Amino acid sequence: MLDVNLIRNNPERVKEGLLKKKVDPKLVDKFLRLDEEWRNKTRALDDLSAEQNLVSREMGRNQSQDLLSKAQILKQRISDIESERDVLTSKRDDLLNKFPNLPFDDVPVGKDETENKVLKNAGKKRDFKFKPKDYLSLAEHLGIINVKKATEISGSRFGYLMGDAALLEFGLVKLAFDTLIKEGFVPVVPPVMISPQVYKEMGRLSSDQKEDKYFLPKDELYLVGSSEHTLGPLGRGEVFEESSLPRRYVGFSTCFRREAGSYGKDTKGILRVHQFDKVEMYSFVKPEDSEKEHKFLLSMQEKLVGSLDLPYRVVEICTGDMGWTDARQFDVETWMPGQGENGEYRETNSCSNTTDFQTRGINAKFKNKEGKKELLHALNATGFAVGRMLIAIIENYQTENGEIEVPKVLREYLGKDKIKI
RNA sequence: GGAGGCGUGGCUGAGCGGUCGAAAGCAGCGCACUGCUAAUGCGUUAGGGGCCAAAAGUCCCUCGAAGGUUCGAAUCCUUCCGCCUCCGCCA
Repeated sequence: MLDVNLIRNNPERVKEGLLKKKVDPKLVDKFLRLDEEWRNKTRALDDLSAEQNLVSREMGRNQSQDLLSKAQILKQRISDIESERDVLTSKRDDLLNKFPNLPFDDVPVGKDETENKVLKNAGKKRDFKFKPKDYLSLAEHLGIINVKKATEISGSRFGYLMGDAALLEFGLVKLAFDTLIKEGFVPVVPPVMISPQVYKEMGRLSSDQKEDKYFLPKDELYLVGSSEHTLGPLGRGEVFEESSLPRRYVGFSTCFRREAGSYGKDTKGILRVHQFDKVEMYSFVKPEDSEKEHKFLLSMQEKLVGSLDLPYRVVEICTGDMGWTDARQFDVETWMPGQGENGEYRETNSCSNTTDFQTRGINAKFKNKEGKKELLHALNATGFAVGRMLIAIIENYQTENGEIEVPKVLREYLGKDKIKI
């Protein structure tokens, strides 16, 4: 949630930010008008309540017919104005919900992913002596991914991971946990269902995000799209001691996405599916430390992808392509030699500084040196998105005869060095 | 799923229709005092919002949540949520 005072005191800056994020800047004036109305109504209501409190207190001492009728009139007026104010409140909340987080000033401005900025290329692309195949044909041949059966059982955009692919998943998860626990992250297996209330507080239920979520009406619960969504609320309503910061969590969960609006995009295989497993990092830090923490989380991602010896690049996402809750976003894109004509970099990791956008919603604070409570900054970052890492591994480590070498760091987890028939 | 009990400030816990945003204790902070590392006394310590340029101040709201009764609700009623105990079911 965006700071109401920022909109009130600095509307031009907010407009500019909205524009960069491709959100209609007219929202600002609309909000300010509504806010003005809301404040007027609130003032009127407060004054009447004050009067009512006075009269009621007086009635405790001396009950006169005069006072009673005065009180009854007040009661009616209050209930009228209150319902008017309630309407304004919910309109105002709805509108506020349409504000994304604002990008930092130095984030590259752009309209879509074509204007993202490559910051770094790392790792060496393998020199194939043959035409690398795509992961799906390799995996189907080896019998470790079955999409056809999954489609029959659950519909499109599902997949079975079988045999060594299933083992590879656990290897990746264990590798990420081992690596991050060493860095002081607290391991977590969080809930994958979340109440609408908290989901909204996390800034994940704005109208354009809602469509991508699975909802269970009978129980009024959403399925999470990432463990970020239930990791963050660990700080809900909490006041952390400054000395306990940063707080870093590493979570593992299944993630659910409806992929509404991505019709026809990446329809084959397991690159874009309704259900996948992911290791996720989440940090709470002091506001002045969030940029530093962002770099740190990015370095953890590079460490993880790098340890698999996969070529990747780091991209700074431009304003028009950034996530809703983000003030800055980096992606790690991993090289997939079997994609497209001559291979492609595809997003495998995403790393976001959400500043106080989420912590304001969940009310996550810390006590600063003066003993004052202050909103934390929160950040989230992919550890491993299992499905996509699987793709990268299969394509980068394929052999000419259609087998797959197991990356060195995963061999001890798998207990083998090659996947074959 | 059935029966019963309970949800109050950082914690423990009183209050069960009217100066209650809330006793008391603990913890924290401040001041005072005492020579033996702490006791004692006094004071102080919730969050959100409106007015105000801001501070001060002032007013409003908040006693699990949402409604209702009432001039007035932490206190009464309804529903929901959570916790505990017993039974049932289940990995």
